[in-house]
Parts: sequence; C-alpha cells; structure tokens
Amino acid sequence: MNEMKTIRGSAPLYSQVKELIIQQIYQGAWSPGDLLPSETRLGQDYGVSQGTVRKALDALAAENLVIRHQGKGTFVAAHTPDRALFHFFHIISKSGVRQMPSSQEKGITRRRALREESQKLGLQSAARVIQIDRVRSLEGEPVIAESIVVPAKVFPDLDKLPLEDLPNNLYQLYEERYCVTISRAVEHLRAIGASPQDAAWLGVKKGSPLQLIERVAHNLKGVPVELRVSRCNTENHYYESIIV
Amino acid sequence: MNEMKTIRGSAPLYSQVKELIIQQIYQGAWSPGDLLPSETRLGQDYGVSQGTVRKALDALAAENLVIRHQGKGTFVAAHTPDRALFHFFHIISKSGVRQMPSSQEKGITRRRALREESQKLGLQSAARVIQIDRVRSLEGEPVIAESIVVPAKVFPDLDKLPLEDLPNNLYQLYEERYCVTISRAVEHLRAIGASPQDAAWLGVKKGSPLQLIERVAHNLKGVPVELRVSRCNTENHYYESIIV
DNA sequence: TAGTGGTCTAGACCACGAG
DNA sequence: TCGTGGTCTAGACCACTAG
Repeated sequence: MNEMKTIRGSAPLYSQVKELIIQQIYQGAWSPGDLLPSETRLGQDYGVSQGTVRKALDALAAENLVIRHQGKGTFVAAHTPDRALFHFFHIISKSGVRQMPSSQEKGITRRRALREESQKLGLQSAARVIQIDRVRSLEGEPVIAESIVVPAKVFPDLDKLPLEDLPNNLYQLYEERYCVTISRAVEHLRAIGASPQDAAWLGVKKGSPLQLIERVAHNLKGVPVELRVSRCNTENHYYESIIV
Repeated sequence: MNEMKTIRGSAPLYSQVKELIIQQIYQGAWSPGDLLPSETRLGQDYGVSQGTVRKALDALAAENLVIRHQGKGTFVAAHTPDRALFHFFHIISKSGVRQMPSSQEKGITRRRALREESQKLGLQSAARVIQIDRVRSLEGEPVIAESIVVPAKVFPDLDKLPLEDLPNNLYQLYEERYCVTISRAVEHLRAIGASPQDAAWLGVKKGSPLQLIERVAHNLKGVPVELRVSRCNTENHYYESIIV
C-alpha cells in the first residue's frame, strides 16, 4: 500500500487511518498480541505523516484496541487475564479485593433463539444459538450464576468442546479459536428475586435479592456476538462503576 | 504569568499545564461556563507552545472538565441538565427513554456523621453533616428513593434553604452557590430488599428487590464531598453501563 | 472578516527496552 | 547502541462562529 485514498469532504485522515487499522485487525492481518509496525513505517505504508498515524493509534489506545509500550512498540490488544479483570469484570469484594472468579460449568446446549435473543443479536428469528450455564465463585463461595448465549454460526462447535476445556476467560477463547475480538459491551443492571435454580446454585433463599446484569458484547465492527445474563449474590460483593 | 517553572525530571509539560488550569478553575479564576483564553494566549501566558496547551486541553476535555467548540473556544464545563443526564444519571427506562426524574423532597436534617460516613468523606469522626432525603419520579411513577449526605463545612446553610428551593440538579447548586465542582464519582451497586420506608415511598412491597446505588462524588481535587445512596425500583427501568 | 479550534505535517530531543 | 514511543515545538491550512 502506498497512498491513502483521501476523499474530499470525508472524515479526518487520522480517523480514516484508524478505521483502516481496525479493518486490518478484523481481517486478521494482525492478531491480538502482535506487534504493529512502527508509527513511521505505518505512515510510509499509508502515505501519511507519522503524526497522523500517532493520532490514529492514540484513538485506538483510548478504546483499548491497541496497547502502547514506550521503547517496545504498539501491540494489538488481547484478552489477557488482566484485561478481563480490569475492563470486563466489575464485581469487587466489599473489602475491595478484585479477583477473577473460578467457573463451574453447568451445561452447554444448542437450541433455537428466542425472539428477544435473535433481536438483541441481530439474527434471523429462530436462528441456532449455543447456551452455556455456569456458576462462578470467589474465594470458594458461589457468587454469580451466569448464562451465556452466542450465535452458533459465529462460534461453531463451541458446544462440542468438552466442558472441562471451556476456559474461565471465554473472550480469550473467542479470540484464539474463533477470531472474534470482543471490543465493547453494554450492560443493563436490575435487582431481581432469586429463582429456585439461582437459589440452589448460589446457596441463597428463593426470592432473595440478586443483582441482575444483562450484557451485550460486540466485536470489532460493533456487531453484537454474545448475550450474557449474570445473577450475583451481593451480600459480600458489589458492582463497581466509575463516572467522569 | 510569563514562564512555566519546568522542573527537570518531573511530569510532562502538558501535564503540568493541565494541573495549572485545574488549579485556576479550582481557585475560581475561571468559573463553570466561562470561556478560557485561546490556546495561543494560554501558551504565551504559560511560556509553552500552543501545541502543548492543546494537549493539556485535550486531556481536560477527555475528563469532561472543559468543553471545546470549534470556532468558539474552550469553556469550563458546567453541570448543565445535559451533563447531569448523560454523565451522572444512568437510569434508563426499559423502552430506552432517558430523562431526568423530578424530585420530591422528604426532608433535610443536620446531624453528626456516622463512623462510616466520616470515613468515606474523610471527615473527623462525628463531624457535622447535612442529609437530604427525596423521592424521584419518572413519568409520574416514583422510581428512586435517594439519601444524600454532605459535610456541613463544605455546604454551609444548605439545610437552611427552603425545601422548595432545592433544585432537581443538586450538582448545579453545589457549583453555583458553593463553588464546588463535582468532577468524578465512584458507584457501588448491589441488590437489596425494600425497607418499610422505601416500600412506602416507592409503592412496592416490603422486601421486594431494589437496585441499591452507593455513590461517592469528588470535587476537582479528587476530594470526596458527597455521599448518595439510591434505592431504585427496577421493574420498569435499569441502570446502564458502557464498557470498552 | 477576524478569531477560534481541528487537522496535518515536519523535525528535534528524551526515556525506555532489548541486544 | 539502536529503534521505539513520548514529548515539545513550529507552521500551514481548513471549518466553524460571530460580528
């Protein structure tokens, strides 16, 4: 590549460069964890100045799509345990401890999507989906009952994996096995009463208050690819949110 | 002012400029809503280049402390209704409507802080605080029972205001009447059962699940200046959180 | 028309990491 | 020692706003 197709009246150059880089990550030209070419090199490739590339990379870094390391270079962001913990897991113990919960799988099923699910995932009605149920524990205590629904088309064979092979960090699996990068999510929180199933799994009384978290997770292109419903026992934990 | 005291080995210049600007806003040199001098002018005043001032202002804009308008200039951020709604109010109706709730004051009292309150607010034990209780409604339905606790020292006379004079948007009052700018908050969410008081105020059954939101709000310097505990009926609403 | 922030470029030097 | 991103500067042009 040697020239940026600059279109008069279109988005700023750095923004076009940014989208180009996202496109290339999406297409697999660079994978999560890979070192990107230097700013200078990218500028030569795209036919723009190094400063413009820098602005594009800064914007990507602000969205956690790349990680910059002085002296080393710029890397495509990967769903490391750290990223999972500090960006995609918001349950903190009351004493302030932040740690990744362990997972106990309760089952995987393949079925047809409910109307609401296909709508939220942008699927044809009654498209095939895979559901994973698991209970997640912190310090040995079961705290979260979690149901995950994903399109079977995007994650084929996910239900064929042995239960034991399902990692704690699913987003890493999505990334490595299915080349799907989760880059953004929207969560809706409510308070509900524990269902008999939740009560049994979490060791609480039926009807006791649980924190409900409904998450829709999106890939690099902003397409929803996962629904996740969590019911949390917030006796000893809470959900943390920072506002600016 | 004509020269930036650059200290060798210290923080980057633009970061020092940023802190200087925060300092001047904090001291009232510029008030919320005011137009800042142009980048060029600030650069002359501080003895740095316009590009360095720009980086400082960009950082301030990222934290919502200033607002930039092409062609007009850079303004000190104010707690307008819009900012309250889109940055400090996260309850959305299930149909996706986002609107500011109306408030019905239930009382203001002056008392001594509980141990937990003085700890969270960084006060001497048993320091004087003012508590405001109110019920907030969306589309005529009472949805949120809210208790606000602030240090009497920071907001003197707040309890002397006629109840009717308490505005819906308290942060605007803090800003205009007490020169306290809320710039950041941390929220902890849990699910609880409705107390008799909450049940009466919100028109739900005692013990029914409510969304609890405990917020600590900080001023420009990062000092906590307000505690706010909200109990929300999430039958028809939810708390929205965006993750990147 | 004048002034502002937004974009783009170019070049210099520094701090960091790796060999 | 070398290459990287981080900082800082300087100047050009554009898009928007207001008078």
